[in-house]
Amino acid sequence: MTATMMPKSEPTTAGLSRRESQVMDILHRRSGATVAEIMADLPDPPTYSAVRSVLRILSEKELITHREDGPRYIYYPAKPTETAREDVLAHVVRTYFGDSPEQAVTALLRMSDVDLSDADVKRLRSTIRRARQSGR
Amino acid sequence: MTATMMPKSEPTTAGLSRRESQVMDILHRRSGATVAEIMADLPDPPTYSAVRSVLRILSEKELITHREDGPRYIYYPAKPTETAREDVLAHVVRTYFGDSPEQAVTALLRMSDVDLSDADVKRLRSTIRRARQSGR
DNA sequence: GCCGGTCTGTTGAATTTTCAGCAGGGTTGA
DNA sequence: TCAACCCTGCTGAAAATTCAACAGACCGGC
Repeated sequence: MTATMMPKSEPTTAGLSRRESQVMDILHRRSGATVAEIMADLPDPPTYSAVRSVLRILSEKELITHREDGPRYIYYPAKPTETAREDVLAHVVRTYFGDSPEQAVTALLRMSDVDLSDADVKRLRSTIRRARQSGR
Repeated sequence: MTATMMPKSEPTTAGLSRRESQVMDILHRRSGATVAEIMADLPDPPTYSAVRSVLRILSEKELITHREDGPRYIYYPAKPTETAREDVLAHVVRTYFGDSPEQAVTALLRMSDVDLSDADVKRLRSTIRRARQSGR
């Protein structure tokens, strides 16, 4: 288990303002959302208009898109959540775990009260194998 | 390996401005830094004074402290990196992995080209066991 | 001693972010 | 039909962030 993080171009999610980040997080978490849903999920919810302003800015930065759903829009992250995952994990590992994925994995397992049974390991292995074969 | 994330109070790292986040990241990554070092690591580095302004604000929010090192200050995160790690992992897992630590672990292992050998699993287990015993 | 350099503390301005109000279009149901 | 409602598009102001300049303290070398 020797591993160093792949060099990564800066994640597109970096350099966002506070509200912008919050909105992007919501869109990822919900896999798309309407303005009303976003507003409901925001801490210290501002007005409807305020949310729409943030969405307009994110659109201009091409970080989100939208599809019409009857009378309203549903907003989505412009790039797949899969990509965002890699970016954010790379950033977290680099910033908080000294570029050591092992440390991150350990912390993750520990935090989440996971016991690594043999069956679990087996499943993890096959999951990873499958992902690798189909993914790249 | 059944696991759900512990409920967490909102991470203190949330709700920060762009620059504030960048500075906090640098402090965690470097385990403390001088103004000059922070400035050097910032994208689109502003002036010395600008960095100091951000530091002052972070101090007022009690997110950082500093120690004198001869003529200059070295700034540190106010709370241990360990705490920040848990906060940020919880947030990432919740936002990008549908609250499933397993998925996060899988993605992490996959990204970092790790093969799970038996020896690795053994080491992971004992690391986690040790951490649990001493840590809580 | 004294000058140059470096650092912190503070202040105020420029820019960005955040927000709310209003106009216009479209849909729904009475 | 038409009135109430909900949504988007747009505009401009309030608030926060970001930044730079200046003043004073300290240290080292000449």
